[in-house]
Amino acid sequence: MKKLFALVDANNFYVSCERLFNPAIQNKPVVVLSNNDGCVVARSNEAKALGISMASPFFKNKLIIKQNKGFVFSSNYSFYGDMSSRVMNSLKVYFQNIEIYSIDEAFVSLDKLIHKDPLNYCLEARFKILQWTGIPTSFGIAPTKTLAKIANRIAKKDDSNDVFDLQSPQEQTNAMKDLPVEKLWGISTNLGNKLRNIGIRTALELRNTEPEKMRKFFGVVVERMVYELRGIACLDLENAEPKKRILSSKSFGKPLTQLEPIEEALTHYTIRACEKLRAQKSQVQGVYVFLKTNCFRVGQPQYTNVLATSLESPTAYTPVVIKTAKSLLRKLYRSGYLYHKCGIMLLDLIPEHYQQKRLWLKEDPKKSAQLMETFDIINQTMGKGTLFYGTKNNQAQWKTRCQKRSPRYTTNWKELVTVR
DNA sequence: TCTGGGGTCCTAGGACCC
DNA sequence: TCTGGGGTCCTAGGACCC
Repeated sequence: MKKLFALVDANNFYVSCERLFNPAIQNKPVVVLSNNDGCVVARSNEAKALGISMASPFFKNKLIIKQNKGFVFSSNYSFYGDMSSRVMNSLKVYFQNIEIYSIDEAFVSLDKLIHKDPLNYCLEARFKILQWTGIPTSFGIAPTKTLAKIANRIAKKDDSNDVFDLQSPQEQTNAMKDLPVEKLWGISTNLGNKLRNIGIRTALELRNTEPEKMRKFFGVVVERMVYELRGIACLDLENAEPKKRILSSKSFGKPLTQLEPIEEALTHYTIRACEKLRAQKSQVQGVYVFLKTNCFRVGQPQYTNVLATSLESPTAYTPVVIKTAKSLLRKLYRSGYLYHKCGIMLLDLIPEHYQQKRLWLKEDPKKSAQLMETFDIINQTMGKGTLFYGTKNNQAQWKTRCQKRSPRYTTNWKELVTVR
């Protein structure tokens, strides 16, 4: 059956969020930084024009931003997350079938509009989303997800009104003719170089190769891509399945040498991971912990290690997971290093109702589930960290830096916009 | 001084079975 | 003394995405 997709993307999403409540930064270079104010993860068009590249370290761009009177913000994830759900909910008003692909992107199905006027429908949706949320979006329309990604790039160009329909084969050829192969969704610079080595430099050249040949050289991913570029849909919308792994990790605000503050950081990451676990109504069966020094500090002694273990029985009870994580960390830890980051991954997740019958359980599963539920509700309604687990409070030692965070305008009563 | 965090999918190779 | 071949399942690690 013939298919039609649109990729909807919020333009410079984090920057657009920051601009919502801050008129002073319209039409100015603006960047938003990752955790610890490390990398640039969002740029306004003005910042892009200065040559600031995505994911480049902030310290390399600091000067040019200053010289051009630009603005810098730390990530404000609770604010962006809230704005994201507003945009997605608006999108759902116009499209029944939607796959939320990331915080600022969604694929939607336009199958019902194949013989109608998808362009105008998307233009209307785009206008309403802007009106309802204040966030500008772009729509790329095409018969496959891979082509929809390309269409979205074109939509962002000045003369496209932020919506572009790439259904015509002639337009598709034109779009791919000058598109470097590594700009395709799923082709990194790494794979791009390999393709270049065998003479494939553009999306069009990839489209015109034999899929079987690509399978032999690079596997099914690239083979599938050739079909997708030819307009044959191999990828469909995906349902929001529960996550298969949950990761919580962060680099420390400053390097740590002692075990104690690292343990404390890991405990906090574990608490966070278990909250996510219960939010998706799962239990965990395996725990994976890693600890590493800063690999960018060449010359410093480096140490990176991981350890994993399976749990006696599936659980969503935070104290059990903390205990397991800590014991793994103690085995990983060696003194004499400057540690930079640690993290925990919850593996082998299963649904919470899937309760294996065991003879000797240390915790009463019903009781611990009730306790966790109470815990989560209190922290959701009274604010994060209202209740926490007994650890010494050395937060200053490992806490993430975020010195330039804007107010949490939409999720914190104390930080609402004030009008004078 | 200062280089993110959270995911998914694919594959190679080992373990195991008959 | 002689020591197969073919299959599946699982896992770790790599590649890629935003």
